[in-house]
Amino acid sequence: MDTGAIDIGDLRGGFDLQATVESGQTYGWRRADGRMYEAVAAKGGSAWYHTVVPASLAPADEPAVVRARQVDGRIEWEATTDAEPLLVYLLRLDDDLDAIQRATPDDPLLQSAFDAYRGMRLVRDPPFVSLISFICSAQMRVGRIYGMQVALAREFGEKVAFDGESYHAFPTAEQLAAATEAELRELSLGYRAPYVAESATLVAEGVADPAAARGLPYEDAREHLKRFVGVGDKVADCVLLFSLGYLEAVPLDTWIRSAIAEHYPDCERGSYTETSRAIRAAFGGEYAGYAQTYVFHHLRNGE
DNA sequence: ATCCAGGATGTAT
DNA sequence: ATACATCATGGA
Repeated sequence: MDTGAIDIGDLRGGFDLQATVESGQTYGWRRADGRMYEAVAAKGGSAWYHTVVPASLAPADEPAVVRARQVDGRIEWEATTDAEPLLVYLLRLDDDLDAIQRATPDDPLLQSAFDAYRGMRLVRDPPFVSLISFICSAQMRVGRIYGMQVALAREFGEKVAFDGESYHAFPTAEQLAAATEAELRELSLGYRAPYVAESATLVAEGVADPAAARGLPYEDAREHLKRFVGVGDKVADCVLLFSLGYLEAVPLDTWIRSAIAEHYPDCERGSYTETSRAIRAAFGGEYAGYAQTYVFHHLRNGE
């Protein structure tokens, strides 16, 4: 077992592990006490979390189990491999949150959201995992989206042994494409079941690849992702923001739309494309997606 | 019971 | 291009 610690004292803008992995942007982390989205982590916010990094992102091309907790100004980790570069990448420890907050408009809603969850970072989820989890997110609460991803891993993902315990990787496109729509409906995916099955098949057969959107201009990348079944503008924006590093993407979900109605009524332009352009400008442009995620988390926690 | 949740799709206009 | 019905499921 590899172990280590990352000093977060010199991270610009700090770090908040719980806010980062329990804010509804990633569904790939599990809390050791099994109480994700149910209660605040144990005193000191030092709960252990773990994830299984897909083989495509891990050394030796095999799934890597990574456990991490935040305690006393550092991130302690235990893993099947050297987890430090993985944690830096997945949790965007390389972002300068102070600079990002300074680049965000000095506006009461935005700044109070940043101040309320200081240290929360965006994530870089694996593209296929992000694609499927946000296809599942349609008209669904975060707690149930999370439950669906746990069920998909349990039923279709590779088992990985670590430290005497058994973990499940998220299924690969091939593994998920092999599942039937009926099997997916049994996991309570509802009408999303065929979307997941068809999108997984597109990836497994090499017809389309969510990672291929990388490098395209933002709005072109969004159109590229909409080729998948069950992916419209909003889900595409989530994948761009939470997986592919488009920090300007602002997913227009119900929470953000209500924030627009209440705080930025002149940004409502009648179409997703135009409203998106307006709210991205109002949120500061380059890092608008960071502002979006802080506002989402802030509003969802009852302001 | 009715409404709603990190919406998307097919169809009619 | 835009408007509308429809699509499952479970919690409030």
